Amino acid sequence: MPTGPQLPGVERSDAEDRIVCHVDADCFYASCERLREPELRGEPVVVGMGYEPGETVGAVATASYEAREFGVESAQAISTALERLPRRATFDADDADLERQETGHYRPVDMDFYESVAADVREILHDCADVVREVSIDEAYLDVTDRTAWGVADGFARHVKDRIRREVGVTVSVGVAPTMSAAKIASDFDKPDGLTVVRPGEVREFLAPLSVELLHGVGPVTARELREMGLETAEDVAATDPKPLVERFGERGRELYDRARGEDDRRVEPRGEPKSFSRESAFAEPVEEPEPKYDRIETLAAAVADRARREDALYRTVGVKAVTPPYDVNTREQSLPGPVDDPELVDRIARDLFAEFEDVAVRKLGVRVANLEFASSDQASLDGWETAGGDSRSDGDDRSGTDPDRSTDDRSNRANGQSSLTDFS
DNA sequence: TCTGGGGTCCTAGGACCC
DNA sequence: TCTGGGGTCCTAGGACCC
Repeated sequence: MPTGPQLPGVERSDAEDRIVCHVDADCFYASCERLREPELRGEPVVVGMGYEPGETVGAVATASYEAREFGVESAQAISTALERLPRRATFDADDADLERQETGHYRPVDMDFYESVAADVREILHDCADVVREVSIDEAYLDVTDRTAWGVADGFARHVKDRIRREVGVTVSVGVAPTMSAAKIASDFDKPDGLTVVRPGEVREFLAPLSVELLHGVGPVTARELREMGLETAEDVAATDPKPLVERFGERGRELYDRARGEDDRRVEPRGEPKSFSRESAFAEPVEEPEPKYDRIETLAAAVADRARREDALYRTVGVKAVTPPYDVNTREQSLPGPVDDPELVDRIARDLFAEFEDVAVRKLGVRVANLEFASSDQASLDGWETAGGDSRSDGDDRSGTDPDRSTDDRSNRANGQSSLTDFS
């Protein structure tokens, strides 16, 4: 979009119209399964997490629209899904057609495959926009201000959709709007295979009739509280006095109010580095004995440390999570004086932090590292040094995981050396 | 809803520093 | 000896998202 003359050094104003595109794949995991098993097209498909073929444990990651007709929903226990939509018996020649229509196909999550499909979609998105923010494996924001204009925005969005369908074989829903939050809601408006354009000046009107939980950031808890305040729709929020909202919800309240009015200054920006890595896993039923719990902690700690190493991340904080019945989430964490890459230490600290739960019933465990530092990616010159530091850590570390407070250990020295080197260059 | 896994951001209190 | 105000870091929990 051409801009008028500008004072030197003055940025374009935040209020200036952007054209934001939100692309959201339709029941992505199920679509991926259909890519390699075309027989699943048009059939109810349920993709289960923590699910093994033939079993009843796990939860629904994605249900195809056909499966949703039977009341199968995301996050549902597989056992519940199976009650509403029984598993299709394989190769049973006597299956009557009527029965077949009331059964569905269950598949376990296969992230590696979905990742590969997502990579193909991503490539197209980056081809269609200058700035792309990937939100998750199946969702992204595009800033397409310099690629299209409002008059032809729906043609542009159609083009993006067509390319993804033709070249990858999955369908996406697209929302186009002047703000990220409105684009997000727009992509959801006409799912699946949707295309919704909300033009500048139409945003508030578009949002007005929507119920509050459709606003991004409003979950069950906030929705209930808003209802108690007499606010049912986006327009109710937009038209209310913001003061009580801010008093009750703090910064989020302000944001909610702004977004409901169609105001959202955020620019589409690529995602930065991750902030944490975690692994967690649930037991089939609550466990009281210490042994199996420590075994699980060990496995999770190793997996997290391995992930961090593969991603070239150092971490300064190690944490555990213990979910106790009925569903109480307890977290404990401990920060180190400096960033490390040390699987042994992760294990030791995780065990230590977990100790207070060793005798209570636990249904789920998690291990996490945070305060990440990515050193190698853009500082090639530090690589060798960095690696040497990491190795020496794993070897000669005689330091107890419970005593991280010594301020002059080599870990913090390393961190300091790192920052001074960075400053120097 | 009787509950899977991987994330992000915000809040609030306490410690500690200046 | 008592006291102010600002800032940062750490930890625990909660809400939310996909």
